[in-house]
Amino acid sequence: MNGFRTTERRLYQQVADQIRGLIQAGQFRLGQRLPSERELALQLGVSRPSLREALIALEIDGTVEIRMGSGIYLVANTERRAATSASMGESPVELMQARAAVESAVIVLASSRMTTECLKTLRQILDGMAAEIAEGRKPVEHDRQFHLTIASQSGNGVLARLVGELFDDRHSPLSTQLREHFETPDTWSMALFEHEQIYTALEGRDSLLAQAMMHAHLEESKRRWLDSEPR
Amino acid sequence: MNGFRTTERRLYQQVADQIRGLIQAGQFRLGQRLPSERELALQLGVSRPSLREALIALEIDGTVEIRMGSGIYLVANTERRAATSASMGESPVELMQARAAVESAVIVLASSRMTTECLKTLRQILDGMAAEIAEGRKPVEHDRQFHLTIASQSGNGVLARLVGELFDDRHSPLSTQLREHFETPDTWSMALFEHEQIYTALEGRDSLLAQAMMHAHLEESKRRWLDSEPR
DNA sequence: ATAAATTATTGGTCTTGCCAGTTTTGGGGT
DNA sequence: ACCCCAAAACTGGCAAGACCAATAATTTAT
Repeated sequence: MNGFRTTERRLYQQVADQIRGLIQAGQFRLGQRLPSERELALQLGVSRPSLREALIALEIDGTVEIRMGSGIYLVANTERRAATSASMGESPVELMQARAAVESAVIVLASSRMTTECLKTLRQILDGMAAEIAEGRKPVEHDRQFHLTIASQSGNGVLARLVGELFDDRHSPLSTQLREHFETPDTWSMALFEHEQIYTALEGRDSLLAQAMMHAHLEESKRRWLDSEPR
Repeated sequence: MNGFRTTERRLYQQVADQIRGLIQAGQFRLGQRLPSERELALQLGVSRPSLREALIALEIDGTVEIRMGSGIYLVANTERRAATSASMGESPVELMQARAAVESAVIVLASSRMTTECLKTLRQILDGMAAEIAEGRKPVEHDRQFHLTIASQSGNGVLARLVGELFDDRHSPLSTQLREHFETPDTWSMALFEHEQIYTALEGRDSLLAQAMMHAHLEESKRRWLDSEPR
């Protein structure tokens, strides 16, 4: 007997594949919690250490997120979007504060590297946003593109990723619930106006003004969010 | 025996980093066999299951090859680090830029909410850091705790999470490789000095000075990183 | 009804034990 | 001496149980 598989592959790999299979089969919903380690081990017929090794493999390749004391969660969307889901204890207020910090820094970098092409792209996004508002729809995607386009122009991949993740964190259960209240055509118009101010600052290559406008925009968003809260 | 560990990273990650360090330090030759699982576990002061989890992480990222009944072998390395670096698109420089942006904002918040207890904790961390440097060891964990403690004091969970994620930088295993170059007792001493400056600013509730010191610290770290790069 | 204390649940780690391959070793045989 | 082969001494693979720490759920007190 040579060294080839007598025992098939290692157990943790088989278990990891098995779990990937269950996920693929739609047994678990995205972002949802999986059974506990003990239960999963029992269900798959392996010991807890082996199940644990499989989970580490899944955690490394980004399939799963493990939160101590809480449980095992499917990471939202296998695409590039949303690597980490916002856990509770992170209020929308904190989120906007974080966005203000990151995006204020980002826009300074972006302002100095701004090109006419990029400005043209931003112009189109704002026009599309205005059109959607006029039709009474919610221009979430255009809003997202506006912020992401600026972030990309910063030339810093890490910061760009952060901006995207923080924006997408708005889709957490709590944020979604709150957004229903504040997302009126009126508030979107105000948001659009603030976007226009940012655009103007970028057009004039005024990095300080752009930074101030961006900060004010996210600050206002936070305020609108809070004021609409019924409590 | 062992029963303490608080808010640190998962053990298997620390152990994996430790082993990567030993490898990079030239303790083991390429293709050669490492000590057995039992011996390594004993040597690193962890249990065999934990050491095992670390080995799985190292096996997945291709650092090591495990042959059943035979031993643990270093894989023929080659320069695949550059490939992963290029594919990520997130250079260490960008990383430090992002950290500077986030942590500069964080420390302003933390400065205004700073308590004597938190200052005491920071003092202990810095003392522990100094002790480790004196012993010729690398105070990575204390470094991490210093930044994370400040981040927690900001009262913003989102920002605290970002600081932790950017420090750990799980998404780019290449950073750990590069870090080995710049982590000398000398550079650590400089880092400690800069930490002390930040601490002094926080002690005096000078948020602007603290912000400046934090930014300078991360800027210096980036510079040390770059200067040590052999390419 | 809200806040604080208690309990239950969950991941994190250690210990011990045994099994299954691999390598080394130490006797016979020639 | 040499070679061959079986047994013993490694090595990694896996399981079961126990305990701790962090979180979530529940109850109790205010």
